[in-house]
Amino acid sequence: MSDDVSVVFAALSDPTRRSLFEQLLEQPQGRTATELADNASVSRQAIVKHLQLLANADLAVAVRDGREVRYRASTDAAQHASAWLSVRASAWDRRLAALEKGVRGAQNSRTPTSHRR
Amino acid sequence: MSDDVSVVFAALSDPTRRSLFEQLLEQPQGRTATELADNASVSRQAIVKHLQLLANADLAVAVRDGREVRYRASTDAAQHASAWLSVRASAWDRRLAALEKGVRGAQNSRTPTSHRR
DNA sequence: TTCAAGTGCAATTAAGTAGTTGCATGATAG
DNA sequence: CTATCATGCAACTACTTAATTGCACTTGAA
Repeated sequence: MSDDVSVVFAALSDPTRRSLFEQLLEQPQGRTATELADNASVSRQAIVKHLQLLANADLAVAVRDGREVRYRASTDAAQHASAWLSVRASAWDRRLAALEKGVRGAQNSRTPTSHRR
Repeated sequence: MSDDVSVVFAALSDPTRRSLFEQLLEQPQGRTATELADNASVSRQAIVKHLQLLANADLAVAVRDGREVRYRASTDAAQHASAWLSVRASAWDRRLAALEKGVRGAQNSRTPTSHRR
């Protein structure tokens, strides 16, 4: 793992974590782990770990306020991951479109005349 | 896991799998597990499992051709996941913009006048 | 037909992860 | 000051996953 995109995708691959992220998105002032745990079916400690993972992926930010810690959503990482995906998807689509138009000469290394089978 | 988005994000959270996906994106005719394993540092079996995961997430499609199986990229799932992210990121941004414009009256339950600290 | 290439299956191992529980620490309202 | 509430830390369990290895099956070419 270790790189940017990995931790973001890993964070979002868990339904509990996605649910937490979505709750944070609806709450600009942020929420505490304890608050979130009240609406969840798992323990506060489980929630805390999830929130820390989200924070580690830059999908959330923890802000201490007195004796509580409020987690707020942060969307830069999400935008980044979204772009990672759409850039590649479009590149693929362009590549396919080019093939359809018959630009097969400059295609690749597998020589079309010597199919080995 | 089990739902759509989960498997896609989970598939993309692994660097090896992302690398395979990107290799498929560059190769419209697809690639076999054996070919891909030649450029990789792990065994063919490991590659096969990764490809099956990608296929399961609809990020790739396996097509049998004689005695080989070619995996081709498929971008619908990627587009879908990308949209999932950007929709939420924009919603968050709109929400913040609304707050900045001073629509705080209809904000939430925490009464601004009775901050408890 | 024979054999090598490509694939598929199964068992195993090592490491990572979600979740729990119990207790310690720190901050604030009375 | 003290009781209380929210958070933090640590140990432990159950489950999942990446990867390996060995072997069986299938297909095409000579």
